[in-house]
Amino acid sequence: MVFVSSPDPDAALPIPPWSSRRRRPARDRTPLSRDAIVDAAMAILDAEGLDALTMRRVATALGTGPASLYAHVTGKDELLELLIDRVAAEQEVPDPDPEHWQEQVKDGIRGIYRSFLAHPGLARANLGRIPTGPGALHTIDRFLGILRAGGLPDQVVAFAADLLPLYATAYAFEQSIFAERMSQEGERYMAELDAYWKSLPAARFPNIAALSGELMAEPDPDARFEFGLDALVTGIAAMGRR
Amino acid sequence: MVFVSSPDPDAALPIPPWSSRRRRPARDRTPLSRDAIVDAAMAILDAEGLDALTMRRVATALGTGPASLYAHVTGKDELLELLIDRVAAEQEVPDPDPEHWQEQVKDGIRGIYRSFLAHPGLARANLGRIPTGPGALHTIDRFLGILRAGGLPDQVVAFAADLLPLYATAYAFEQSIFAERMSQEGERYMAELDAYWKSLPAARFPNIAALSGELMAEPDPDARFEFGLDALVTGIAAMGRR
DNA sequence: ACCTGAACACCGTTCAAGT
DNA sequence: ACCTGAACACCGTTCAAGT
Repeated sequence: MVFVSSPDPDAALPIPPWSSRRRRPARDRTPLSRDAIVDAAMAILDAEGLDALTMRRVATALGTGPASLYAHVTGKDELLELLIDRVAAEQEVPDPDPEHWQEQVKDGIRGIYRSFLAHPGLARANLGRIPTGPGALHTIDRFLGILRAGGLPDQVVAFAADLLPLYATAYAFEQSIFAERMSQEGERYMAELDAYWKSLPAARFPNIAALSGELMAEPDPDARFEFGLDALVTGIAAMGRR
Repeated sequence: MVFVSSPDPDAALPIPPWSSRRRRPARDRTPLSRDAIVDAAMAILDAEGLDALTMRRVATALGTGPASLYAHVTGKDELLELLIDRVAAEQEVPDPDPEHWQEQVKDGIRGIYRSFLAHPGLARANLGRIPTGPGALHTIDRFLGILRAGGLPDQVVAFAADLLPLYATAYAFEQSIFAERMSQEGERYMAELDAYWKSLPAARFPNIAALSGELMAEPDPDARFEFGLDALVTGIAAMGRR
């Protein structure tokens, strides 16, 4: 073992603090790229939610400043679009089976819902966005295939293809808000909300009072989701018959 | 008529610029209050949308600094809650008529939808919020009355009371995003979107290509809203029979 | 009690300059 | 072409201080 080695004359000297030479920040060797930016952003989103996902945080995670991101991405909006498209592309939609189109439709919407739960905050980012990315378009095309196999009129298919993902997105958004509050404030939040509902004057709000048990905060959020999904698909099927 | 009046010796002198006396900002005599703040905020929201609604803008509109608002409102979140509750309170819900509960339910949801269109941006602020204000609770109670008159099981009533306003909110939100883009970018935006859909390779996206006419951007947003509402109410009625 | 100026700790984005 | 430091024009909220 060598405890003392003679100094290598070619070894780079440390930069003295009075040097005016620009210090190259040691970005752990991965060069900046769209994919690297999306990776970093997804990691922040999953770990800390949409509010923590700022251009500055992403830049810091990649070892640079926020301005550097703009060489690869036009702005935050495009970054969110890329995140959404990546998740949309992961969606698996089976080949149409005309006999079981309703169950296939439900499975597809359940898949979207679960994706949003897995990436909290993405539902909020997705609301109000018209899908244009290749991943989303592919998934939509496959989903349209299932609806068409159900023998529904084209206009019903088109409306349903908007309506069902809107439901999954909106519901997942609500759910993620609720989950966030729960994780921050714990059981106390749900208890306080329940107590509030029960404390409402029954004379002034007779129907709320009568249904307080059923209205109570989240007995099972997935049961509620299934209720809405069931109602929607049943209703859409009826529209097709009309 | 008097063109020249002798100066009033008691009249306040203008404050000279070199004075160190604090200049009282001339807030046009309406004192700060919760209501005044909500009024100012609503005016900004209606005129310029949710993004323009900042604590600083509200303060400026009232002739003060942002810090002054915090004496009357705990923060921006509470201000949004107050805006939502005011609009919710304006909702008119009729006494239940068991024979026509489905049409009454639809009218109620149409009312929410129209309110959100009238106050663009409020739909976004409403998403993910659990109503607790007196105005919202009153409207919810009335709405529950209509659903109960339909003879639905209590659990279906409770689920439906969540699901239907969620639909109105999410749809209005989408619609307001679209309207905003249209007002900014005009016809060009819709034309570009249509052109994009039509330019997609039919071999790769066969179903989108086949339905391009029906999927086209907003032939009539209200028809689409009515389709979803119809499907939902039909589905909910079916759930009640199950 | 109500209001304020000033500050704190952030944002997204731009731009001239460096390599 | 890619990256950067520094700045611009904002945010919501806090807090000591004034009246």
